[in-house]
Amino acid sequence: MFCAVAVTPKGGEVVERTVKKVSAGRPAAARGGEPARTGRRERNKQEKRARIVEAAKELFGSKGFAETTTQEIAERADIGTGTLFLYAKSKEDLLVMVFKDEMLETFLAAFRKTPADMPFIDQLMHVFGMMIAYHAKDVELARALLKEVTILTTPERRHDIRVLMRAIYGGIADLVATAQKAGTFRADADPRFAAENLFAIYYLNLLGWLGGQTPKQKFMRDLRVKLAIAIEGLAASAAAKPVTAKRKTGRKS
Amino acid sequence: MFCAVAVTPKGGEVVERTVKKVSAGRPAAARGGEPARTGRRERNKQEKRARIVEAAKELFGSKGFAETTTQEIAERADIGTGTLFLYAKSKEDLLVMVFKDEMLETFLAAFRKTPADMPFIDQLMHVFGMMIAYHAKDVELARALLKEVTILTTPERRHDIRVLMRAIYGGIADLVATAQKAGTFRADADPRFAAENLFAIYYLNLLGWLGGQTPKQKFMRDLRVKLAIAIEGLAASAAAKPVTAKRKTGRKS
DNA sequence: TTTCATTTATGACTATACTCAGTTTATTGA
DNA sequence: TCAATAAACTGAGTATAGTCATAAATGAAA
Repeated sequence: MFCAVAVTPKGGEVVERTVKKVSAGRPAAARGGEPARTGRRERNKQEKRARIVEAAKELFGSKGFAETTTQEIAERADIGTGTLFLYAKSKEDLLVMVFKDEMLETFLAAFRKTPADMPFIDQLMHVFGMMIAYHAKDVELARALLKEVTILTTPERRHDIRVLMRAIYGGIADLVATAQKAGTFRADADPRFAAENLFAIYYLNLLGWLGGQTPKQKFMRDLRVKLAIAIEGLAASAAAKPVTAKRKTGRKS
Repeated sequence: MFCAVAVTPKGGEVVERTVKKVSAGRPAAARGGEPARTGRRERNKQEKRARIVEAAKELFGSKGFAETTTQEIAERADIGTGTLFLYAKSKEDLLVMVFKDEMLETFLAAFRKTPADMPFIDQLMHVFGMMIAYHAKDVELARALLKEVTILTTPERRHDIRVLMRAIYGGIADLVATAQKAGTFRADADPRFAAENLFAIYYLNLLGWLGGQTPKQKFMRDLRVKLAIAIEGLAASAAAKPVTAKRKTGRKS
């Protein structure tokens, strides 16, 4: 069982045009094994970044993404308007920057809280359910977030989301692998690929919900049925033990 | 076998604050069954719309989406800057407006050209392959397009995309239903749901490619394997006849 | 035709994301 | 302590998407 993630390397990464040598300066008493890279400069940067993220999170939450101006964020973070764009390449970039950690936490928690003794499909719905609940807290924000996450513009965010996806895929793949070892699932399907498939199904249906095409109830009901189909497969091998309780699947349009 | 689509109702829909009665005016010699709704007004509007779409398409194609300004589009379409926004609510909206028809055509053609006598997975890869080829013609544009399509902002575009998705889902569902009738596939899975699953898999992997995380070769290779998994299913019912040629599935990122 | 009402067009204007030349602040070595 | 260097910050300025009051065009009625 390969465990989920080795979370984001060192926390911050700013604009990185710097390639300075890591000369252990005067002020730092190199305690422990680590070089204690904390000059005032680095500290200020981290503080500022934190202020920015906090300011943005509050404003996005209270006023909404579109309605929040970068000026306001800068003002509330007590920095110049230009400074903001030293930390995020664009407003959209900032959005991802602000919520990536929270999302990662939420998703990891979702896996942690998933009972190991539970039918696979219920585990899946449990995990996805928690993700959905997270997005349901602020649908407008979720919409904006998913729009940005779809296509990533900067290497930094690409990295962030790669980490996020690795966590999710890893988590689901673990569940699949466990089911395989238990003999519930056939062993010849790559758990990682299976995980990506299952997530894809979740994701597109999530978009449908957030896009307002599907009400939440129907979304979750259908999601379960669709996941069941993905698990059972389409091929006519054996009519086979239904892993899940049957539901009505009709309901056109 | 329920057939693909009843394509977009009447072609244009503009801003529609109009609820005018369809009084059959003087100029129109109502030939055939149709009211021939062609006043000068309507004609001008359609012409203008066409000019806008053409201008935008050319500019987006040659300069790229981000690099094209709405001014330029208006200029080339020979209309005022404000007029543009009477036809599209935003630049992004325009993007979708411009390419929706072409996409629909491409996708319908993909289904039309798919041989009925072909293993299901090959049919799928054929269809998806044509879609991929379409996007490959201009990757930057495809990126922008998919980003916009992910979350739709106006009712008009929502409708457009609904039509598009209906075509795609309908097409895939037909293939599934045929395989079910042929006995290759189990009959108890809703073809529509199955279609949505398969498309979801395609779509997320498409995003991975367009996002630059996966090279095209790997994308298409993995896609096939993943679709195979979705077809075969995960559940251990019978180890079962492999519908597809086996491929190496290992290859950690 | 002339009048009137309604739809459509327009470009000067506004709001705001983002840039950049110039300034401030931290760090380093003597 | 004091340059000298480099990094980080700044807000006035720029580019451009999108608005809106006004004007032109169209169609219907008289």
